[in-house]
Amino acid sequence: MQSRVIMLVDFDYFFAQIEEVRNPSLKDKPVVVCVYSGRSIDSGAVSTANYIARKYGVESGISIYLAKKKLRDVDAIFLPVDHEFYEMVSKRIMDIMKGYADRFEQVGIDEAYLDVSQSVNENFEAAKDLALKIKQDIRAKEEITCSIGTGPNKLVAKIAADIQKPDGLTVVKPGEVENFLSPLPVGRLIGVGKKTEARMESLGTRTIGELSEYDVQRLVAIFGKVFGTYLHYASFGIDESPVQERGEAESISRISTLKEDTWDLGIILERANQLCEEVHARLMQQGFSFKTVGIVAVMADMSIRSRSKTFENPTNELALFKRTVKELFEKLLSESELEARRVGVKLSNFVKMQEKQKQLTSFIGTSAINLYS
DNA sequence: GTATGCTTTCGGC
DNA sequence: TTACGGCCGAAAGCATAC
Repeated sequence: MQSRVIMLVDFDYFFAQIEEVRNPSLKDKPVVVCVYSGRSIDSGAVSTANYIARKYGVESGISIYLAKKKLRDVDAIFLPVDHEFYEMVSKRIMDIMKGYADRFEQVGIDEAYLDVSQSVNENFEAAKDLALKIKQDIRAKEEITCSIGTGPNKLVAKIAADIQKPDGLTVVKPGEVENFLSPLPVGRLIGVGKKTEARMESLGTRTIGELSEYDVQRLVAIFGKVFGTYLHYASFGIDESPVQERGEAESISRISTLKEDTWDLGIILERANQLCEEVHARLMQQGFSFKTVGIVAVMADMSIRSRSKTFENPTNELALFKRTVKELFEKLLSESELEARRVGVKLSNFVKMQEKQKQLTSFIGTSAINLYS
């Protein structure tokens, strides 16, 4: 095998596009898909907007209030998120793509990596044709457009997919990788966030090209052996990480907005306990045990606090989950003078439950003492 | 010092 | 001039072990 051929397929403005498909009369209007918090009329945030709405400055994360203001003189459509429906459509499109891939890796609800090396016999011209065919197939079956990046590995494919969108296709052949990457800012590399980018800027390496000229030994001295060598190879577009089906989620969480800001532990725990039950139910569906319990609180000033606790041994006990959440909120609130606006709970650090353990748990019930904890 | 793993915060969608 | 979700994984920061 000479070269791998990897694609990253990204569905365009996914939630809003699905709403356009469901109701085609929306297609020529600004469409804004919103998460309403229920606290007051129009409190909440924008999840996704179509490209017409984006022209007015409406983007993910801004408040619904602000989005309405930006679109006040326009015939715009505001819709609540319908996550279950989007999951269904996503799953169908994922299944279409799996048919074209030697290996497949879903990333979130609207992205996937496809290793198509064998399908195209390592030929990048054939890869371009295949990408067009995949786009066409998804469009024919689901009326959804997507943007595809194609390259010799995941790193290049991911960056390429961002070059042209919506409905884009960017193919980067192995021989073109260095010219493709070198003018781009280092922040485009996975693993390079704001802080790392700033540190690199001070070293005079703003672009990936400049990074590739930087001495490896120095990179290792500054960023450590593992990260330093990773950066060196990434700057040359070298990435051997395989496309592989992901296991189940690494964490399961739920967060929700309170009716009003409060520092009353009783009110907070009442909501948190409901969230615990929902998260725990999902955990049971997946057949996992957890080792880590986390909480998060968004305070009145929108600052975010979180706390977590990791156990020695995995457990799946709801009562322990709730008890730990209580403990963590007590700690968090005692360390903060602000009222809470939103509260959330999270489980992570999963271990697959053994059949035996599953049966034991269902037999004894939720009040059981977990033998492993 | 470096590696590793855990906790907290950040950021994309 | 305020406004402001929910979920996930990545990044950053810190503690500990060697």
